[in-house]
Amino acid sequence: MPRKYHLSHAPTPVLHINYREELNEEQYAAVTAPPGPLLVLAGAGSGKTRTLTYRVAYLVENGIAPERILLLTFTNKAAREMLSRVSSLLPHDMTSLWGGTFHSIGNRILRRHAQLVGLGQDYSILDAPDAKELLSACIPELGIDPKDKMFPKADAIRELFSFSVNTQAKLGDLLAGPYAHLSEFSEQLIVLSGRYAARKLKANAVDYDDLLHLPARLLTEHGEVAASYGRQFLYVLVDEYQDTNALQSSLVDRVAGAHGNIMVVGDDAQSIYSWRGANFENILEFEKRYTGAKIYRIETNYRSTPDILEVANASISHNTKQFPKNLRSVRPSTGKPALVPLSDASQQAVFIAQRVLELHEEGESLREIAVLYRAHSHAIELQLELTRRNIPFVITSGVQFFEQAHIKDITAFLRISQNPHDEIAFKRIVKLLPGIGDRAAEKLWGLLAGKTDWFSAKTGAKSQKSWDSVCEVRRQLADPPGQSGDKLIQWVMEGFYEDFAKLEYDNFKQRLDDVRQLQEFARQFETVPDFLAQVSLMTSVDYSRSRQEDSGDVLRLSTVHQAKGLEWNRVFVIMLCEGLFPLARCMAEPAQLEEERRLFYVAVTRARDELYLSYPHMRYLRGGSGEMLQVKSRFLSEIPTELCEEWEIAPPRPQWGQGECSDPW
DNA sequence: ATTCGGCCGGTTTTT
DNA sequence: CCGGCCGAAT
Repeated sequence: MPRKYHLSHAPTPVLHINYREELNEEQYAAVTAPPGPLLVLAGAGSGKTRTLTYRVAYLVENGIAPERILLLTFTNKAAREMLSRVSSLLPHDMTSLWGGTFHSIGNRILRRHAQLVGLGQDYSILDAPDAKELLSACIPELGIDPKDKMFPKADAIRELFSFSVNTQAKLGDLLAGPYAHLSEFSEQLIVLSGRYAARKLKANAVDYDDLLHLPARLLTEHGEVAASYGRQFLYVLVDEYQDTNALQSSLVDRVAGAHGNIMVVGDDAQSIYSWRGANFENILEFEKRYTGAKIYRIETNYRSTPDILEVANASISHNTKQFPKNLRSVRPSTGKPALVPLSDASQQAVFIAQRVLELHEEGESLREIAVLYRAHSHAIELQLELTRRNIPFVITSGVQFFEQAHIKDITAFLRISQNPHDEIAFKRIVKLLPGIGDRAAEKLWGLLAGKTDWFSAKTGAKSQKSWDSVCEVRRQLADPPGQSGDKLIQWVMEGFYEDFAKLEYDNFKQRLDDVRQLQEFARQFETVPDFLAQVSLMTSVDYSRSRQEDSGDVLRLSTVHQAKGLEWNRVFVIMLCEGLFPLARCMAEPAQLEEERRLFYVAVTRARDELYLSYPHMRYLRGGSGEMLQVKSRFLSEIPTELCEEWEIAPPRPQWGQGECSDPW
């Protein structure tokens, strides 16, 4: 008698995680919710990321294959963090899970179906300066003199086009409404947008907005594509839902709409990207778009002391347009946040530097301290002071690593090797040569567009020698396909760029170092297009993290925008003056002011243990031409005085400053 | 006609 | 500290 043995279709799940124990009631309910549309309203510091990661783990443990889960985030950092946290929770291999930013997932989808929208598979991705360059090149086509002072600047036009795509509003409507100041150019701008789109297509290139827009079009116009992704993704999860714009939310709807197994997580109080088209009413309307949506609220804050949360709550209560909310702390009170008035920005810098050193001596590590501000330019004095005192710090820089001239020069060579129609990359390369400017570049492109053999074109005597080297490099790059990015960069360096950089830059050694880092980075990628896509879609924050640069014990300086989703034991928020935070340009409408206040709320809720709110009474104007009295930010005035402790800063004793910084005030 | 160097002015936030 | 504009040089 043969032994009976039953095969089961789905193995009984072996649960590795004790969800009850590791989550609180609110989180547990959301994580283990039955399929269907779920809206998770998660306050700051309430374990939003934890909830999402455990939800993914829960799905996987219940037999959902990772490749059938789509997890959308706003930053690469968030994506990476969640994926690594899921991986550490479970023994499963998570590499097949579709997790990433909207833009990187959009790119992944678009690569597979590029030909359906008239693109080649090896299309280039234009970053913001590239897009601006291409747009500028379209303006003369309209018969407009580019020197015409009246016509809007390329940057302004880019912003308009981008806003139009992201909010899915017609250009004409925007020009009649929020962009009425450009209305006299309406007709020309509408023609221009068509030209710009055509030129991108011809260059086989897409800009950031296309990475969302074109996949959305694919999913709308090609039923079979929509159906295949609808089938593939059984579950869709979206982080930071309050920051999605109309285009992003419609993209999500098209993937998840059929089955409605979607979990979105967000906090309307932390919506800070409306200038990029984000519409936090997406959260409010979620219930309408997905009938039967279940709402879960996660409101217990594990991060901050109650004193810090009281300040946050008091501030955000001045906004009218919001879900009423009140963050509850579970931690004991440890004293009130500090309110620190200072005479000017330099004294503020001295104060921060000194206080940081004191905290460090008390045993706090520098990486647990952050200084946050509204705009990068607000931190100049502080950078000087920290440098002077040898306090190590990193800035989540305004200048992106990948946007530095030498990095873009190198990647331009790689781009043209992958995509011979990449007009922007070509022009960038030839304009490096002596005696070649816009005009000559245009002519050369006319001769060489799409070609890999450049020898047939001749340039002037001045550039003859370097042009020959460039042609030779170009030939070499085209030669054996499938070379690694690392190798290609080496050829560019040896054949041309190293010699060029020596003549061009006085700090060329440092730049060559950067290129070496870039090569190192390129080794992680299997294909050159993968590498190039990552270079375009990665911020310098992501990049430094990928190199474990921030493993050192360093102080972090950051804009509030870039600090979103992060937390530190001690947080300084500086330059809290009217006109700086809230920023003057952003106070025109009440809605904008409310967004500034949400930004302040984000800043305050980054702090776990200690919060310092500082402002200078006076600010020196650029060029040393005078000083300006500053008014304390309304965001400070709105906080009841008893919630903060005001510090009185005495000026330093005469002639001490430069010494060993242990001088008590 | 073009290129390029020097100077001035201005600077939100980011994929 | 970078980009745009203008004027000088080619």
